[in-house]
Amino acid sequence: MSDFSRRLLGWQAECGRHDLPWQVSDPYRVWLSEIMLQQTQVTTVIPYYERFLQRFPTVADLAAATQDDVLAHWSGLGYYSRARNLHAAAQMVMGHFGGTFPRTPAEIAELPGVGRSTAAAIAAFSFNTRSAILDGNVKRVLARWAGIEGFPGEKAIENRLWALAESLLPPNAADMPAYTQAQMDLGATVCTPRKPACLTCPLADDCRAKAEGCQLELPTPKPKKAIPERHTTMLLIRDAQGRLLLEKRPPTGIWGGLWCLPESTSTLQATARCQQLGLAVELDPALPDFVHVFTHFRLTITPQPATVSGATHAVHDDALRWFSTADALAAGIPTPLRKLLTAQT
DNA sequence: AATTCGGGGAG
DNA sequence: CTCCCAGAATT
Repeated sequence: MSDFSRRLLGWQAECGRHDLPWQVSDPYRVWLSEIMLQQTQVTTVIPYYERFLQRFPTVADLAAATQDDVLAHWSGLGYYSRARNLHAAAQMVMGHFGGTFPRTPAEIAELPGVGRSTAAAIAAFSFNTRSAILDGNVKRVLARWAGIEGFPGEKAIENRLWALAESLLPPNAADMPAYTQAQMDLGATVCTPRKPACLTCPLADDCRAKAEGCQLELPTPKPKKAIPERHTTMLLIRDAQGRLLLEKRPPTGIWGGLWCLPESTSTLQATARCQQLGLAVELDPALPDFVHVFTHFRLTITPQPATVSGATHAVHDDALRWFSTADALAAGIPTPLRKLLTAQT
């Protein structure tokens, strides 16, 4: 039997992070942090976490809010399905779970947006439950320590990692919060992807990767492939008062539920697109293209300003609305639009 | 099993 | 530039 967990706990007490704002036992706060931290680094999350919690102090407050309000406080953080699921899950806690946050990993995982690892983390931090997490940090630490080759996205590899993670849990449930934090902290500060600090690692003595000098080869990286290029024209349509026309995107897909500029396939189609919206416009010179990079494609955006010269019918419904610049910046909008509006001032 | 979801930190 | 982050849901 290895003293894996004991070494990790000792290291955590000495060198781990102890001042993160979500290091509390309130399951609502733990849950919120775990969702925000999915695929997102700590330094990015902190200001969003503080603002979100100030606006929605309890799960009841979140459940009672509108989706627009929730998305406005998520604006800029990305992966907006997290916010939509978080909102729906809050209403599920208030309804299905009667206002009491579920305690078991299985019940917690019933919440939309919460998978196996996130449910385990919430249970470990909030209720001292002996359930293993398997996030990017743990995958890297375990793949190196045990010398497990193969891309962790592959099911056989992931199953091995889960089994290993379960087998290494500390015997004492009271240690679960510190132990879970320890794995995350070790992966984030010592067993890093590019520059692992093996000299200070509490697991270095029996780390297979270190013994074989293959730390940088593990975990096996995801096979990469070229990402496609896309293009869109975004219409900056302003009325006589200088307000901007925004369109709410469909509930799923990219930027789902966010307020966005109306788009056309090209500047040549801009006038026709405005007509579809019920507007006669005068086009102004297009602004310079800029590129926005996603994980799975690159989007070149042509900003096309236009001024309303007449309307064929009332342009205003649940999904189409005029915003002052200040109101737009306070709404749930994607980052490229925020950059456009900030640059123009 | 592969794809779809953002945006940014850090080397 | 590249890699990847306290992943989950969908196809």
